[in-house]
Amino acid sequence: MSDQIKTIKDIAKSLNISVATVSRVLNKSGYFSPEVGKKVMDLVQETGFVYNRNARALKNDKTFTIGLMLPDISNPYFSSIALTIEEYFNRIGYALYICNTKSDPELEFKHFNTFIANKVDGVICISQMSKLPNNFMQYNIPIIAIDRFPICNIPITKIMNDDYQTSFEIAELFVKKKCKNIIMISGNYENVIINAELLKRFNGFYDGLKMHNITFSQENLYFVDMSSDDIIFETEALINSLIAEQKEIDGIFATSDQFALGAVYALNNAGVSIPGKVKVASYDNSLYSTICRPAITSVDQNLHLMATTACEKLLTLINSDQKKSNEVIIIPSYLVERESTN
Amino acid sequence: MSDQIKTIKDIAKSLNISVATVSRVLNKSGYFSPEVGKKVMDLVQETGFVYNRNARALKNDKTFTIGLMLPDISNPYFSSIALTIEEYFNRIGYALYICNTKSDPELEFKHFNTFIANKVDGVICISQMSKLPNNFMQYNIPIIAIDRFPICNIPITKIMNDDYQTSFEIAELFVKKKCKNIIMISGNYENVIINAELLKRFNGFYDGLKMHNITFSQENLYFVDMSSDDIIFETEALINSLIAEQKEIDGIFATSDQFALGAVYALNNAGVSIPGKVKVASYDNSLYSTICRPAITSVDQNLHLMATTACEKLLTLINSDQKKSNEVIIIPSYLVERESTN
DNA sequence: ACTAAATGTGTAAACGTTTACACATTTAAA
DNA sequence: TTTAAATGTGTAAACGTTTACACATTTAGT
Repeated sequence: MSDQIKTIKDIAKSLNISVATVSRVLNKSGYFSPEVGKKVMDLVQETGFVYNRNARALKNDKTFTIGLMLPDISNPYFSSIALTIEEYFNRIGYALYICNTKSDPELEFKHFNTFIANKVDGVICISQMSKLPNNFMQYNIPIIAIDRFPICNIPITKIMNDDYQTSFEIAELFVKKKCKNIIMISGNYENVIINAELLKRFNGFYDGLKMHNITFSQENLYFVDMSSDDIIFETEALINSLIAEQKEIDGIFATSDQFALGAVYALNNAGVSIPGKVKVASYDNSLYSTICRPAITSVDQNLHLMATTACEKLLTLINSDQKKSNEVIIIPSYLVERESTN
Repeated sequence: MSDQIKTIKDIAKSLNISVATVSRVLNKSGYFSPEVGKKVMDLVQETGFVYNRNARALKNDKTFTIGLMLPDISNPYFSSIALTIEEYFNRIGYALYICNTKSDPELEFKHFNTFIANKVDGVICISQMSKLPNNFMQYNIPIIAIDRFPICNIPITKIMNDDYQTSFEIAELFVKKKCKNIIMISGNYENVIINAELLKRFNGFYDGLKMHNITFSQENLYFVDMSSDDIIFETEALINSLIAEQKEIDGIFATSDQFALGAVYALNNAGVSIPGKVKVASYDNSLYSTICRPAITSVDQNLHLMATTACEKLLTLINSDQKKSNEVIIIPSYLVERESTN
């Protein structure tokens, strides 16, 4: 029984060859004889040797790691994206860092620095990126942003839905169902009240209603505090207060299934019939929308396609000389009608 | 404007000092004068310098990274644990690798090797670990297992619930509610039909029923294929087939909310009243169980406490000489009664 | 048989850190 | 005033890889 084999030096010593040869075998690069090749591979097999990626990274300036930053992994919306991304990259030998930003700019900043320190080969970000390290550009790390984008001039590949168009369609659905008093529910983040994505949804929805002469304004837009531990409960409380003040509502457009769920929960509790009295539609098309009674009409954002596209684009950038790109990719979303708008 | 500052060498050159001094300042180790200290810190601040963790790891044999392995991050059960773990470790400066095993032993094996290659400081595993690298012991990496455990003799800290006791209580609840024909639903994994956790739940449930002379056997235990994309749908199909063959059932004990949801979905569709005709109880106490109509009685496994305990134990092992432990920690779970068993 | 190309292997430098050691200077104790 | 301890700084080796380069040997083309 040979000594412990922990480095290629150990392998070299054990087989009386040089580390260079071992490295060449392990990387299948350069010349080496089949006999030596077999000896090395056999020993690797037998001992289960694994090379040190930190050392390799140091030499090669390539870590085979990806950083994924998102607001909250416990949210099914984000975790389903995370699953797709992890599977994509693990399949091709990359490891994945995940971190939660809670939409907190300070955390985003900290995580970004950790990514830089760990020399990730690329970043996928589903967070606002309100505060990027000021020297970020000098680290040639490609970034793909999904669904939300920073207000900065760093070139970033952006992947988004055709939100305006789909929200417009939702508006038309409400109109078709004779709704007149519609409210919209969205999340607010500590510092970002209106983000680009919300704006597109608001505008699409606004224009869709306006086309049919239904009044809708910012006053019909309600916010749920996203920093809360229980967003569904927060939404419930919001709707309860609207019910309490006897506000007339016959349609609710939520920018996330979680809000829609909270709304349905509150309406159910109050004995308000859905869709009889109030129609509900939302974004996400998560499991929530199918589980809920009544099932909720929701926009499917094609998350798997978004995530896969993000991976492909990122990989392309990683493997190209030009690490930065400003490309904008629109992924089509589509409305799935269910009981809540019947 | 000085040149790009990317390494401590750049800092040293820029300030006309040695890298050793820069390193000492950055690590606040050893002696350095306040003036030089300030100069270095100012430059770091100004340039946003971030040290290279790979190089540091190579020298220090410490990466400040943790590996988290779980079957499927898109499952809220796992993602809520992942959130707690990520937040715990990020707070103290660690980064987190996440990978999905899909309960596939080959993937587990591959991911474990990646963890070794990346020299993680510790591993938290919520997967079966059917196949560990044979040389694993020689890498002194502490492992904490949550909820499911390998069949091997590697010392691993195990964190689990008092499943037997709680399942016993659920049995008593069913008895109290006059249920006689109860089935149990669990997931099966490609190669692990009966795992230890299921065994405890089955035994606790069995003993609880037996104490009141209610017959229950393995024939009352049904499996849902966990490799399916849509587990809820699979469960629904299972229950539908039981309904079709007119099987008499007045109680369903599911080992996961997802199964319970599928069951409720199927029963609702078939017009079978819950809890009138059939009582349902499950494990997880996830959002699903509160959202569902009727809300489902479910066992809260104290996930946050489990995850936090895992983190604390892991950190203790990381910071101690003895990296391995066989400790078994029992986290109490508790039953949350809801409409489905009224 | 002569030469050039192809093959196989080893030496040593480099990647960006940390730190033992050496050395010089300052401070404090006697 | 002498001397030991404390303080401040630099040099160089080390961590585990990869790879340019050098060198030797084999193979192939004439």
